[in-house]
Amino acid sequence: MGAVKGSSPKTSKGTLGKDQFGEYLKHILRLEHVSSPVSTSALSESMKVAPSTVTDMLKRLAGKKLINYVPYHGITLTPEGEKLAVKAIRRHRIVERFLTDMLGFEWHEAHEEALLFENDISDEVERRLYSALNRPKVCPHGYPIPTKVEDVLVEEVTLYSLEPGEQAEVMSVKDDDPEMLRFMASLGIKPGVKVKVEVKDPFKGPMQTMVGKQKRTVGWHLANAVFVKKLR
Amino acid sequence: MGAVKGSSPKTSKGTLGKDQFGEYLKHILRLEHVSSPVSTSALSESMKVAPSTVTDMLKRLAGKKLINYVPYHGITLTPEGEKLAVKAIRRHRIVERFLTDMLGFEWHEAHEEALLFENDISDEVERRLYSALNRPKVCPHGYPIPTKVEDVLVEEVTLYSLEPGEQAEVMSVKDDDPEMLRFMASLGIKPGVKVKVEVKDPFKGPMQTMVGKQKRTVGWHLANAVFVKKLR
DNA sequence: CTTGAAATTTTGACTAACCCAAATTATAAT
DNA sequence: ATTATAATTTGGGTTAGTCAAAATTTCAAG
Repeated sequence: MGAVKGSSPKTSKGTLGKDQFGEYLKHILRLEHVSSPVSTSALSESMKVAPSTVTDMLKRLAGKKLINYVPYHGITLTPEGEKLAVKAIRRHRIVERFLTDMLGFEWHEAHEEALLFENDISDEVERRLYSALNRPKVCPHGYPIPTKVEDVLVEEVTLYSLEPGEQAEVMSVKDDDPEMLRFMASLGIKPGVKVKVEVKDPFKGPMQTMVGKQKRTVGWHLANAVFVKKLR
Repeated sequence: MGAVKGSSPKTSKGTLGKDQFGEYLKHILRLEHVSSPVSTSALSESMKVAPSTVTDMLKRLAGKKLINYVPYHGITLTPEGEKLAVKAIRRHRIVERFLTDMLGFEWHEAHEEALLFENDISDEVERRLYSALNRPKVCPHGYPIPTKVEDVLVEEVTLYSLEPGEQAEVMSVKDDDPEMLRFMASLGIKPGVKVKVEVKDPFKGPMQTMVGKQKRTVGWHLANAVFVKKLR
């Protein structure tokens, strides 16, 4: 019953597969933005897998020419790898947007729901999804939907960096903690909202702020998960 | 980095997993409709895998109590298995509908695109998809979107069974051959369309028919892939 | 009631993606 | 030069899927 099964296509040239490659690439791209080359331990922590697992994966990624891997000296993305990473991030954000805009999910659910099937849709579905959504510029958490590396990066001015009296617009928020997102939503913090710092306690203490027209107290952790653009 | 990885949730009680279980269950349900219990060879042919592969799978399916498996004597679905099979079919048809209605895919593409990610979406996404689609009754090929076994079955009166002079409405068409679907579309054959047989050649010869207002010649194979409801 | 073909299962492997702990080895900083 | 830390290797493990070939069972025909 031979048939057409045998050799699987897999992650062939410019395609995202069912594997974890996309996930790894996403993390590498983000980490590289912080410090390049990326260390095994950084990836291990970020991916929440053992260092030995990472080393394994690096060898496979290197085999596919997606990363430059110098044992003991960290890795960088190859142009190919970078392209795929951007593609994976783009897809994730489009799917998130689909989940919130077309299916009515809350933003704290979108991230994890997207992870479930984003790696299995075809490029064509992604394209059509994007069109059907009206070619949005950002994901529900305010991050850009990129076409190239430069688009991925975001101004990382945190709410916490503001001083009393300063005003700003929320641009994006950390998207990986559903509980925090839920809480942020309850405070009215989301992309597009205007904030103004009134009081800032020392020693990483909480801030008294205006979120829109509401008085809100915001702790250090949360204030560091909110990215803003200063106004005036 | 122990974390929460270890034991995977997998196909736990009433849930469809990433595995092939859903696919097998779908096929078993269909085959059981034809003749029950279902034989290994029938499944092997239908799934396009070797008989030994099927036997393996049957043991796993039986382990999960989804089928009643008597070695050498075929299988039947357990109530559980039947429920899951219906669920898998329902999901497939909802996703197909999503692809055609919301993303504009052609019906011949929908089937295969759906297969790519239908097993990875959560129940919640399925539910919301269904609502967003306005709770449709059938898939793009005219098959019902079921909630229970009885809904899955379809009247199997083929276009070929009609005699000259008889009129009918197309209810559904075989959904598993993209090329045939494409050709059907080119002839204007799709669910809802009215057909009338004018001439029927003997020896499995072609039929002269009216499809809507168009004169069409339809061969035996195609005429047997079109299911109709007689009119008047 | 035997026999043999057909159907089915078992056996023994294989691939591919993951993943980990423990032992070993390399690097870099003192 | 020493040593702590980081990284890799070694040696396992799992799950999911697949197959060909050998062995077994069934069933129907004689």
